[in-house]
Amino acid sequence: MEARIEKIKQQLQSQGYKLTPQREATVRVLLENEEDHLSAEDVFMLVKDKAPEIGLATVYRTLELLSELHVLEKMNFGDGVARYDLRNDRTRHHHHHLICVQCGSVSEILDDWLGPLEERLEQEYGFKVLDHRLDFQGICKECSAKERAKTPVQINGSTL
Amino acid sequence: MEARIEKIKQQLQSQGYKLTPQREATVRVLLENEEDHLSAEDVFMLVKDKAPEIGLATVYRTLELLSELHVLEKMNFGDGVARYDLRNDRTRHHHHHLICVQCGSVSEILDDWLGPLEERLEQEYGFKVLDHRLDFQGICKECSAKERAKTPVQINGSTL
DNA sequence: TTAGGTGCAAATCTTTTGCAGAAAG
DNA sequence: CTTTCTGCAAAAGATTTGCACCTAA
Repeated sequence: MEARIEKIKQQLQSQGYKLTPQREATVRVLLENEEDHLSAEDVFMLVKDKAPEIGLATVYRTLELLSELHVLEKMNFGDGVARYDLRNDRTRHHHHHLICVQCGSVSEILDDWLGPLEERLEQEYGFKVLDHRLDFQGICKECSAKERAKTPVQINGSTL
Repeated sequence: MEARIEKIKQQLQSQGYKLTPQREATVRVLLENEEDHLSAEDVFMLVKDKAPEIGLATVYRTLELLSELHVLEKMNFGDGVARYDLRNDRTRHHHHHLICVQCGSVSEILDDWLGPLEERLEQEYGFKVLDHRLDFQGICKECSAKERAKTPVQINGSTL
């Protein structure tokens, strides 16, 4: 934990930025909630416990800055708010999301299944991949259990 | 074209909705611009040519309705506006995006490469996949050509 | 006649920005 | 001192909603 904060501090300083108390509090909240996909508002409310004087604008500015430094990944699940994910060296950009359309839960898979596809992309389309995003929408294990004998989902007139 | 409109009309009517002139104009714009990923504002401006009296709110309401009926897919590339894609039976949910971080262009690949992965997801995670979204960010062929000998992108201190 | 639709304007919600003061090198 | 950073309040931009009127089975 402290080591990761130290590393982020160095990333900031190497670009001429400071790890202010507000930024540190924000980073700590993100570290403590690494599995979640917090929105700016979520982060704001959690940071307020540590640093009650902080302003929402500062949180936004911090999240923006950390995204630019690729410490965070800013993402969008289509619910109208941006969400933020810490990147660590191991997962880097290689995580995929399972989004349950029933209960709204978002979980992560850490495997990277797309290596061969990225090569094919580069060869067939001349597209150099820097990053990717793979989200699956569907029904999670828990909801599947409750979800016996209901009307099946219809898309374009055919049953899935 | 007319056949597809007819089909959408039936989808609407089967749920008690009408294909009003405004909705039809909106659908036509979407059909005529199927390769693009139009925002609500884009659609609005294009629809105004056909039906100048239409209001932006109606366009939003139509896009929302068609999304619920799975005629459209609503998506978000992180630029702060929702974009809409017509679904047709063939591509259904199986298209992926190549988003160029240099010039912002978005192109589509229609292959579906994820079939085996979806099976694995269901078996290993108990997650029933209804839909997916796969976006690659990177540098497109055109920009690659111009992009010789610049500073490489740095992520987490390592060069990609 | 009655439910669904529409246009307009106002409201809402997320995110960004201007600014004057505070903090840190 | 000078640059970076902050909180606040205002602004901006996208989307939604309330409402009175309209329109078609």
